[in-house]
Order: sequence, then C-alpha cells, then structure tokens
Amino acid sequence: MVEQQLIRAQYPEFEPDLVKSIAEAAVMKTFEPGDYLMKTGQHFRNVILITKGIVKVYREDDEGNEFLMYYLESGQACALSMICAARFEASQLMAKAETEVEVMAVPLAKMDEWMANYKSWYYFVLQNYRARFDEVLTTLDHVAFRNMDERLVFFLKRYSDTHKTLKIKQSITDIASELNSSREVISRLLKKLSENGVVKLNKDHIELLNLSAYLH
Amino acid sequence: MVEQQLIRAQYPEFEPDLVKSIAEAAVMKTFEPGDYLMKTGQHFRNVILITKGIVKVYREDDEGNEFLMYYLESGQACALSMICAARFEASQLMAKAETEVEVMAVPLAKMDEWMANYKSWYYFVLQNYRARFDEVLTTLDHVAFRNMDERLVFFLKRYSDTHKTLKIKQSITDIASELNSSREVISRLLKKLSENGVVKLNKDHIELLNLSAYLH
DNA sequence: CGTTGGTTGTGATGTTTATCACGAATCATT
DNA sequence: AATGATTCGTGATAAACATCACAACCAACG
Repeated sequence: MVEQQLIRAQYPEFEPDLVKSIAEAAVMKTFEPGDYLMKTGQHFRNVILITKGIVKVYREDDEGNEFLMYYLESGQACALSMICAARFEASQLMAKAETEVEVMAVPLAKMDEWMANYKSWYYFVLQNYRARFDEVLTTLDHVAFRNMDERLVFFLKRYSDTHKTLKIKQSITDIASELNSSREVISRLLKKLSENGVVKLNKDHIELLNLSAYLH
Repeated sequence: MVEQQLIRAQYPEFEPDLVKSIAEAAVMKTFEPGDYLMKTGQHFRNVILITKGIVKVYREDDEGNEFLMYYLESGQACALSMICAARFEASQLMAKAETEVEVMAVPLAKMDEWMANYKSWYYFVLQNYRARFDEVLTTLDHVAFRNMDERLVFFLKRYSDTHKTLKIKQSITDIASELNSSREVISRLLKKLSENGVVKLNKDHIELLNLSAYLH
C-alpha cells in the first residue's frame, strides 16, 4: 500500500483510477547504494517503478567490468522488468542502486490488467520501452563508431545530466570499467580534457566546466 | 484485405478473431531486394508484419557504412514500427529488404485497439519487443567485448541461421561494412578461418563448414 | 608512527585494427 | 580483344588502445 500523493508526484501522467489501483497493489522497497535491483539470469515477479534515486543498468563481462547501458531515475520504470516480467524470461542485465533508491513493486499480473484498462499505463509502458531502446542504440552507436575520447565526454555528460551535478564523484577506475576501457587510458584522456579546459581534476572528484563544446 | 489463411500460416499464435480483424485491416505490400522499408528519421503510419523474406535492420554512419543490428524474418514484426508508431516518433534505424519481401501493413490505430482486446496480440508485441531488445544487447556485447574474429564468426552464424543457407553470398566489402570494419581486415580473417577449415572460400560465395566449434 | 590498501600518473611496450598502396582477377559492355 | 568497374589479396605503416611496471599519494587503522 502506497500513498497516492507519491505516485501523482512522480507519475503525473497516470489517470486517477490507475493511481488508486497502483496505490493498492504496490509495495515500497528501498535500496542502499550498491544494492542490486536485479542480476543477470534473475527472474522477475514484479514490475519496478522508481520513485527516488538513480539506478545504473549495465552489462557485466567475464572480468567483472560493469559496462554502462543507461541510468534510470524516478518517474521511470525498469523496462526490462516490464518485458521480462511479461514473459517470465530471465534478464540479461544488472541493475544497481547508485544512490539511495525507492521503488514501488507491483505484482506481475497487474501489468497485463492495466495494459488493457488504462491508456495512460499503456502509453507509459510503450514510451518507456522505446526510450530504453533508444538509449541502448545510442550506447551502441558510441561503441561502434566513436573513439574513447568522445565516449568519455558522452559518459560525463550523461552522468552529469542524470545525477544533476557537475561534480563526478566516481573513481577513474570505475569510469574506465563503465566504458570497458582501462584506468590508464581514461587517466590520460582526462588529462587532455583538463588541459583543454573542459574539466577540472580535483583529488576526490572531477568538475565539468565546458562539456557542450565537445559534443558534436 | 488479406487472406486469413496467410495470416494463420505465418502467425499461428494469433486467436481467430484477431486473424479476422487483421485480414480486414491489413494491406499487403511487396519490396524488391534493396528496397527500403524504413529510413532514419522517417515516421510510421503502419505496423509492419512480415509474411515473406528477410529484412535487414541496421544503423548507418556518416560514411554510409551499414552496421547490422539484426535480421527480421516472416512471423516477426518490425518492433520499431510498433513502438515508434505508438508514439509517433521517428525511427533511428534503417530497414532494407534483403530478399523479396512481403508484409502486411496495419494502420496505427489498430495497434492500440488490439492491445486492449487480444491477449495473443499483446503477448506478440511484448515478446517481439523483448526479442529485438535482446538482439541489440547481443550485438552490443559483441562490439564491446569481442574481437573482430569472433564477431565475424558470429555474423556468419547469424546470416546462416536467418537465410537458412550455408552459402554466404555477400561480398567481403559488404560484410566489412556490416561489422563496421574494413575489407582488408575481413579478408585476412577469412583467410585464417579457411586455413582452419572453418569456411571454404569460393569466388562468388563463402561456404560454412564447421562454425559451431568457433562459438564459445 | 609505520603499515596497509586504494587510487592515481606516466613511461615503455605489445596487440588489434585501420589505412594506404598496389597489383591481380573477374566480369559486363562495347 | 579492349575497356572500365568491381572485387579481392597482401605488404607496409599508422593509430588507438591495452597492458605492464613502477612510483607517488592519501586515508584508515593498529
């Protein structure tokens, strides 16, 4: 049982009856930074709607590198949870809380019911799905067509947009992992960016100064 | 107007009423090899259901390279056409007929109506979407984590499975383009594969001999 | 205070892939 | 048979990136 107020605030596009129905069916869950919302091979029993925080969705390779696919924020659903859920299939992705995260978990069965009965839910699901698809396509574009310097700038931009800050507080090692590169390479590229006045390197964070000039 | 027989043959999972409804609403279209079913930036007015042939879905870069995302065959829908259609958004992908292709085109409005009324359609759409998402993820995995030799073998396998043949009739130049590589590299890699007895190189096609050993 | 663990910078070197340059082979057209 | 267009193979070279090796730095902790 969830406060309707909360749902309306995060999901203003939902129609009143749907909000009521969600409020009745959903259960709140919270995650601490570093907690997993989902792991590769895991099956879903719920649709996950994020109400607070940032979730990192990524792919893990053999050596434990966390290749970033996209971030999720409040007002979004875990598209994979919707799709996998619908067909009882296992996920191929990992999702981890970046910050403290709050979600509403809705039993699978509701998903199908609402799709038939609430236009706003139907559009929400499709729109979310498409948005995620686009993000994966963008990621793919970068891996396929761009060099590491451009990908790094894009990563910084995406991080900044999602986390709503100009201070990147991830270690260079982590950034390298998310780009499936190596610490040394990212270190050198950041040095170049800082020489060009695009970023400022501090000991515990990276400050973004003038990214936009570097996005084509 | 389309023969119900045809729909049942290609889409056996659809319930009878849905088949009837599709038969009434759909219009058949045919495409010759090389024709475009959709281009980047284009908007949809129809949902596309493939009834014959093979469609190549790819991304194009600045220099005209056709980076392969996946193939579509009969019994499948253009997932993008469904998603984009639903939200009137533009596609970021290109789709081109590889062989002679026949499709049923259904007006957008039907998509929403059927989603609410036919479970089999609902599951078809979600299942299709998920399958496409998975394929993009697989493609992404390969670009991110694998070297060109593995990617080449994977390409050959996918081509072989989709086209249901062991004879690859694409030029090396084209294969290189689909992998976003260069002709010279693919030529050398194929030579290696042929030395290892994995493929046999003929003048107008490549014959697959023993691919499975090369897929991890 | 010294030790330990985590992070970072940087030079040297190796691997993978792209690019350039060139010649040979194939094929359709004239 | 001559022409040009396309494809293909291959050596030489260059670029991007990964990996290795090592030193410096800093925070935490006994």
